[in-house]
Amino acid sequence: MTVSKTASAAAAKPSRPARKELAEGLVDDAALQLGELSELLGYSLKRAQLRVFEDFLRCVAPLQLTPAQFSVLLLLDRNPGRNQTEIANTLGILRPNFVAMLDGLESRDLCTRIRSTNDRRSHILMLTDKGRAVLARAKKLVATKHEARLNEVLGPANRAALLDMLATIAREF
Amino acid sequence: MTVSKTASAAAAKPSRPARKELAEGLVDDAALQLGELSELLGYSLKRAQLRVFEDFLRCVAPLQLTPAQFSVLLLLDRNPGRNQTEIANTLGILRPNFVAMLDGLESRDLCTRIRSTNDRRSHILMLTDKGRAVLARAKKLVATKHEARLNEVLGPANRAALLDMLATIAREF
DNA sequence: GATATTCGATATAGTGCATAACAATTATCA
DNA sequence: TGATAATTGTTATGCACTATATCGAATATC
Repeated sequence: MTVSKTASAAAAKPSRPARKELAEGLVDDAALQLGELSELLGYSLKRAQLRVFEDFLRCVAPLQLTPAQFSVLLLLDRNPGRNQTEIANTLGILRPNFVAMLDGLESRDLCTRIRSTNDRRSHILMLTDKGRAVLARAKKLVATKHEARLNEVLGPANRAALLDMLATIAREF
Repeated sequence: MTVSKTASAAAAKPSRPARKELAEGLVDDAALQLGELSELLGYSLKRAQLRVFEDFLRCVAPLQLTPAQFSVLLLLDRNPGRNQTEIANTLGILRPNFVAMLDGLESRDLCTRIRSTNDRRSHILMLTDKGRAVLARAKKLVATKHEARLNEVLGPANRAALLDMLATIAREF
């Protein structure tokens, strides 16, 4: 696997080529054989995931939200009154790593930590008005640009089937 | 998104529970609502990818190979005589980051760097005999354990369809 | 032959992920 | 009730992966 974002075979750059190939006969270059790699589910899974995240970032760039931040806002909206541990756990984020993330969102006034009166150890998380507004705009961008593009490429039926299989893997694997 | 490996809601640990819920009536806990999150392709994509990589590591653990290392060995086997830049590029690895990776593989005697006679700047990469042997064993483990498990969960037809859609995304998205 | 390009490599920074440990608070149990 | 254990948010820290700039050596281009 591996697969980073950048690093496409030829990183297009207008300059003098330092190659010869075209001069000699046998251009054994062209493109390498992926071989069994194209049958490795994990490989395609990672490449696809990187592309999708990349597109997500582009589509929602005006709001400066990462996929992770968007998922937090979504979850806070659907589950008000929860504390950090609960939100972090359902997203698969470790509590220590969730702290800095919340600091970022809170410093942008997208959400708030409120000391719980029941349990003064925990912080109840709430979206602010601005947080709700940003989330609404983000949802619209995601739906009309990001997911819409996936529908174009895959077709609605395939997209649904793909989502279902991915959920199956995440659930039963 | 987000989604790390660990951090399942309850990280099983035999100890005294510091909860009350079961005592009081309304257990409003249970499980949070994912909401639109379950319709976000990128979210399921990432969760599935993490699970698949996790399983890959388990299945191939006796050989101590990461998905990235496995992909390099596969590519070297199919494309002998290539240099570092070519291999790194087709895998989406940046050349600087590929150096340490090759150091690891070479120190384990799985592959070799050979100064090219045509172009003394570049290193031709070759699998060693041990590298070929390890790759063969890894392929077997991946096929009989890793991919076999995916076939069980998804079914062969779905697995093929999934692979096709992921490739489509990686290609046309 | 002078200049630009490529190759492998180093240094470095940013991000994500993971674990240990701590103070404050709460739950449990004797 | 008091002692002990557990939980919450937090900090510190380390590891892995990713990304960019830069370098010397070698090669290509003009």
